[in-house]
Amino acid sequence: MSLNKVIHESTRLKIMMILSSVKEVDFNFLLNTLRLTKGNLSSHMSSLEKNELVNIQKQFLGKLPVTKYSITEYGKNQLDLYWIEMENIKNMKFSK
Amino acid sequence: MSLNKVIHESTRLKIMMILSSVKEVDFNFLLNTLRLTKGNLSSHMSSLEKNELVNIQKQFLGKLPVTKYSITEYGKNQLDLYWIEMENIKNMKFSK
DNA sequence: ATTTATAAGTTTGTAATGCAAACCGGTTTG
DNA sequence: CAAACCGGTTTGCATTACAAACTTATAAAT
Repeated sequence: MSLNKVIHESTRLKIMMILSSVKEVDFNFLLNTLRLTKGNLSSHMSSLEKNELVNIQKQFLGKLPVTKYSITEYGKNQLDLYWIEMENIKNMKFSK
Repeated sequence: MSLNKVIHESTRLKIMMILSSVKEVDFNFLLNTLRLTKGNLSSHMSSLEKNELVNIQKQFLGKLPVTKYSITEYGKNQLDLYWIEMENIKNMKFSK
């Protein structure tokens, strides 16, 4: 077992941590909270979706399009595993 | 402050953890312990050296060349900071 | 009414990088 | 002395993280 590479990228890790603690967030919340460019955020979210770690829900709020993101069950599990594996590395013991 | 990108790469993180707990190790120890190809290990070590996180000492043991690696003081500090920052992310709290 | 600006993302282009295969200088073995 | 082995380094390639440019639609200004 080793670190999930999609989650390991630091921006995506932060995104996953945010998503793991709320029901859903929209694009602009992530944009402002993490101080990213729109292009960068967009591609990270696509990557997370492609790997089935998040769901993307597109809606209209009045006439304006809003994109909301939520973590999947699989995403939650992978995030938990990620932290377990991180802890393993932190506590890495070995003998020469 | 954010995650040191050189340290964050997972193979290099493991290398740094090993180096942080012993005086020095040689190339083959890392190769066998981490199950890498020689090319991959070589370039990771060059990257760590370029960033002044490790020292590389080349010696001859009898007639055979041996390369030993050790962590720098700066490397130790950066590794400590890395784990502090990781903990921050793990405990990430925010309000919407 | 028709530019002009703003909103909400996506696509495109590029530089950096993680990896394995090929290579290299020297040593030991058959 | 040729072939295999050691201990690595260099090269080549596919992936990717990022920002700039683009897109599509609404709202404001003139």
